[in-house]
Amino acid sequence: MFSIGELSKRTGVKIPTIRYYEQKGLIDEPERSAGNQRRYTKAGLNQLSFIRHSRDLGFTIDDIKGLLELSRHPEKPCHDAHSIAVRHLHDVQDRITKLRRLERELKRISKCDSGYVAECAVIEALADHEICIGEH
Amino acid sequence: MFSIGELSKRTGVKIPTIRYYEQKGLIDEPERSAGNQRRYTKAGLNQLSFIRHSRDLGFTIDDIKGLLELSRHPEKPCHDAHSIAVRHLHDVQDRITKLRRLERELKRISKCDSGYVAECAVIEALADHEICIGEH
DNA sequence: CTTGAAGCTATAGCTGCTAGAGGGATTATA
DNA sequence: TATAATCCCTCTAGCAGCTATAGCTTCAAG
Repeated sequence: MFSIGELSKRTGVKIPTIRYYEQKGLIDEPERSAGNQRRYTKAGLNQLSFIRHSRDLGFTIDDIKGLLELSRHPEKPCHDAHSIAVRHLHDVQDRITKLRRLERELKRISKCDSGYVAECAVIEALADHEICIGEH
Repeated sequence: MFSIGELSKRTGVKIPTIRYYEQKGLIDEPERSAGNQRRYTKAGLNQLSFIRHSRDLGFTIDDIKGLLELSRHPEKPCHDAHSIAVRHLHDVQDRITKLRRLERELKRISKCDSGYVAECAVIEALADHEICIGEH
């Protein structure tokens, strides 16, 4: 049995965040001590690790709810888990593409060798979308 | 003189968002019609275009406040604008790196050829951080 | 048995918007 | 000029995913 502080240390999830997950129905409500403090088991630890890991990978709370639900039913077909992961992969790839375009634009913009705002390429580029390389 | 709807159409910024920017002190309060409706000038349009473009490039509201402030003082040296842009560039590059790692991980994870949750690589990988390729 | 750390609930705040209610203003047409 | 359609107004609340604070209670070590 761990306290919430113990759980926090072991998973790297902050205490208020754990309580937030509980409130959102992401983790099961743990048992309580005589004095109403949360007491977690190994199962709770595993669940939270799963969540932590999934959040690190950028899955939303709702995605994770779905994944957790699935993991509770090992006998079910797994194409749902699959499609959540694939959808998320596409999402990530999309974000990468967009950020790359941005990177190019920012690199161009920040190559300003004027000393004053009046001729600064940064300000100019922001004021005038027309002079951008591609769209974003 | 444009109405807020006109301004919205011309800049692609939604009406409530324009009002939100005003409230946040990002744009100047425009004049009002006799019936208390906002009336914008060309200057307001330019300002909002600047903001729109900057937001598209991922600058925060605070960044933009700084940039706008600078653009109002063309006689000042521009290294501040510069450092805002460069900082943001680093930020973007950082995010790209992280997302690339994620992409690799998700690609690996979503190559699941089992049919059931019990042996599904997605679920398994999420439950057990140890089997990840790198850190994230 | 005391004391200090850790936990409790409830509420509010953060960013960057978006949506809705319940009204008033403007404008185009009849 | 009347009226209907469309626009705009303010105010409030909500979204994700937390984080912080206040004011209190409980736990564990000495």
